[in-house]
Amino acid sequence: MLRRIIKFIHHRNIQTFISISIHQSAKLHSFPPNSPNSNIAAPSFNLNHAPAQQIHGQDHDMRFMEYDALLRDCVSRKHVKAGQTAQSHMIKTSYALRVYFGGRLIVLYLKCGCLDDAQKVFDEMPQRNVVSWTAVISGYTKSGVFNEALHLVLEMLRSGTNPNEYTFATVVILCTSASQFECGRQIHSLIVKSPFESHIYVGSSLLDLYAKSGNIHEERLVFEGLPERDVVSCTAIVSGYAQLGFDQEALDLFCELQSEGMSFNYVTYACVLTALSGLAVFEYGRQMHGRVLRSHQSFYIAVENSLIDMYSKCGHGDEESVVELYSNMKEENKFKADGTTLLTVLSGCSHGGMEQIGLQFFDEAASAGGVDLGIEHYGCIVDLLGRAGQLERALHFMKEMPLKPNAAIWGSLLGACRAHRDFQVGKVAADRLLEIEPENAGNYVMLCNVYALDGRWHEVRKVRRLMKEKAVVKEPGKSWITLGQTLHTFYAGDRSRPDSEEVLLCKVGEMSIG
DNA sequence: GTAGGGTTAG
Repeated sequence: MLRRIIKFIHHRNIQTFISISIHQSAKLHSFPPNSPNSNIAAPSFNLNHAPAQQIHGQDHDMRFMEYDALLRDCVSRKHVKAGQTAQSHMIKTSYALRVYFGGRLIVLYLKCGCLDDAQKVFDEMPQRNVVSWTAVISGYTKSGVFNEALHLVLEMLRSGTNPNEYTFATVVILCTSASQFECGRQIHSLIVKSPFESHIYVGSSLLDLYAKSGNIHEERLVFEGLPERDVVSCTAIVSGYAQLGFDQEALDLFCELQSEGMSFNYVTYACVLTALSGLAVFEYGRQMHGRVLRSHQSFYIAVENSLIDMYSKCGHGDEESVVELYSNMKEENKFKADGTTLLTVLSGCSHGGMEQIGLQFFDEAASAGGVDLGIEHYGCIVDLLGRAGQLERALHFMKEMPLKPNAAIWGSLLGACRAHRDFQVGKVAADRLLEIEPENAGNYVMLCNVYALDGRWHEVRKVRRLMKEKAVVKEPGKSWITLGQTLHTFYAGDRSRPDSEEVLLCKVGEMSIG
């Protein structure tokens, strides 16, 4: 029977085999349908019953190898039904299920998105080891089920299981993904006490943790402490600098590492191009483009996207290069697979003053189909129209768009209204923003800014009262000084209005709430 | 059997 399964798998007749097996299994057992990717549930791992027939010696080893090969295939092909059938087969033939296969099954179910099935196997495993713990935590992390994953980490530590280098790398990634940076720092202190501090995978995950939490100093310390460097860790630190806006530092470090003989790949180039985009120096950008071409890494979508981004932001937007790169990607059918490209080109056109071409690209994409237009794409168009000062048109676009504008989009419109001093549209945007996010203190500040556009200081006071009534608490960092500074800047450019008492009122402290 | 870095947007 088992050899038949393997034979079928290798002949790519999984579907046939599965339908026969499921049909046969269904006659024997009644499996309730609760698995997302299949119409049968994962069989139970309950081994309480005595095996009908014990398998010993060579036969047992053979079966181990066959099951192992089978499950390996199932995992690589993400074939959940074949895995479930193999599991049933093990149970029916009383094969002693072991931690090893439990781990394999968990990986299979998690890869196929069957979280419940994976959890069931994990819960019913007679024994767990560091691999099964790590597999489940990793799967939950990849599926975005962060709270459960974090609980499992605690449970694992309480159970006395010692994490290995795989576990630490996984848990650090979990903390980063879940934005649990303090938790990540605590895990780092555990890592320092473990034998895995100098492990390159653990190190790279720590670099990313500190990059995403905005702590470039700590990230550099980890990087300097690494006993060896490779392309991933070097990319992580360059990326960290670029993500946090230290564009010159990112470029300098990239050059330094390259002069030391480090060779890079497409991920590094995507990052360093982002840094160049921030620097907005056309000549640097062109040089790097040449380097990317010589590295033969230029055909990766992420690199092409970064190139588009760079050309749209270097100088005043190199329309010719942007159009050429984007058109090439369209011809190669690359952009259909990746909505990021459209987003990149739209945002590039918005920042680079290429409104017409941006709108044209959007219309083309909307009529041709192929790219799923998400809220971000619509947001880019609102941003683009806003920057161009076409605020009424932006508002009209938002009313017509098929998706409901979110707070970010209203905020973007409001920002544009401030820049272009449009009180009418700005008031609409600020009101909508307060409806959507009444708890966000920043929105009240924005509303005040809108009233300030029209010199309506009385209204500014009313908003302050409203905040008191609703007991909205401003976030640290988003203090009233923002408003005070905004108003000062506003008046600095408009000598016809003297600084008023209200501007002074906006100083820090005087407007703070209860 | 379990592990690392990436492109856009507000």
